Amino acid sequence: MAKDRSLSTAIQILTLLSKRKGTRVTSDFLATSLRTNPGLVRRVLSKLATAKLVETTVGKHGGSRLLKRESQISISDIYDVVQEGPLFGTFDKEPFKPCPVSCQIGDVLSDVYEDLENDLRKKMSKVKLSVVVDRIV
Amino acid sequence: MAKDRSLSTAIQILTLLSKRKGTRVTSDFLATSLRTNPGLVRRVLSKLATAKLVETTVGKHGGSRLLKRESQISISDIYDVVQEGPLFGTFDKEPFKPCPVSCQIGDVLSDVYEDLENDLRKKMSKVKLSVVVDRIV
DNA sequence: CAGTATGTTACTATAAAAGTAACAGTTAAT
DNA sequence: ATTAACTGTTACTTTTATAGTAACATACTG
Repeated sequence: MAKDRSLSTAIQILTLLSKRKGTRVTSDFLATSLRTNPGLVRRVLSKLATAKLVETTVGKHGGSRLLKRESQISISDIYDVVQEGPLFGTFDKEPFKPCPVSCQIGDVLSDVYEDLENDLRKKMSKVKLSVVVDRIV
Repeated sequence: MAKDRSLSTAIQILTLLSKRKGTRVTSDFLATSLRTNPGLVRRVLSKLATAKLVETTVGKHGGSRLLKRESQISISDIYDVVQEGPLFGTFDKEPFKPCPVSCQIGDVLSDVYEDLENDLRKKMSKVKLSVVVDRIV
């Protein structure tokens, strides 16, 4: 399936903020570590800020910092920030009317996927950012 | 994240085969229900055949049929067929050497994701194709 | 007011998935 | 044998999502 990296990007940003606690970290600094550009980083940061995971100040000596302790941030919190829509796609086309399977499977799959995703979130909520941070020296 | 539909496609194919048990189902028929084309369907079918979930015969009156009972096929079996690579992407770029986080996070995330994915598979293995089939009249 | 940083938007590039077409090979039936 | 009906596979195009980039108005510091 897709090779989406937004979750990894968000986790790395938060990890970096954790490792530089006490300072304001610029999007430039983060982008260098991520080997990407500041604009992309800022887009992720602004979502993380909306979710109250980080705080960003603008202007000279501006930058971002963590708002919560690492043990209080779970992967599921981060996932919520970056994930839009369901993990597994269903169909966007018109069903083929003469076929009952075509007509009904969309709803059935949505239910099945929702269950799976709820379970995944539950598991994610048990994995804290501290697990990641602590494994990096 | 990604709006990959291959899992849904495979499930719908198997559901259709289930509903037409006793007959050989053509890729044309399946493609019509899926509102796609036979070539795409055959590509999925050939993977399903490799996994021994279906059997396909070639030539006139050819087509595919289910090889197992619906209660013996789990979503995880189907997922294995269509999924290549990990669910959550990590980084493919060279780490930024001066940064410990950049250097180490790849391995850490792989571990975390592997755990999550194992859990997801475990849950998937409990959901059988019969659940889907039985909900369609 | 000069300098440095963000927020946001608009745009381009890249990569993955889906869609399409074509055709050799296989089988069934006449 | 010949024709018709299928599959398997490959090569190609289109579409869409994500990532990458650039630019600039705005905000804050000293």
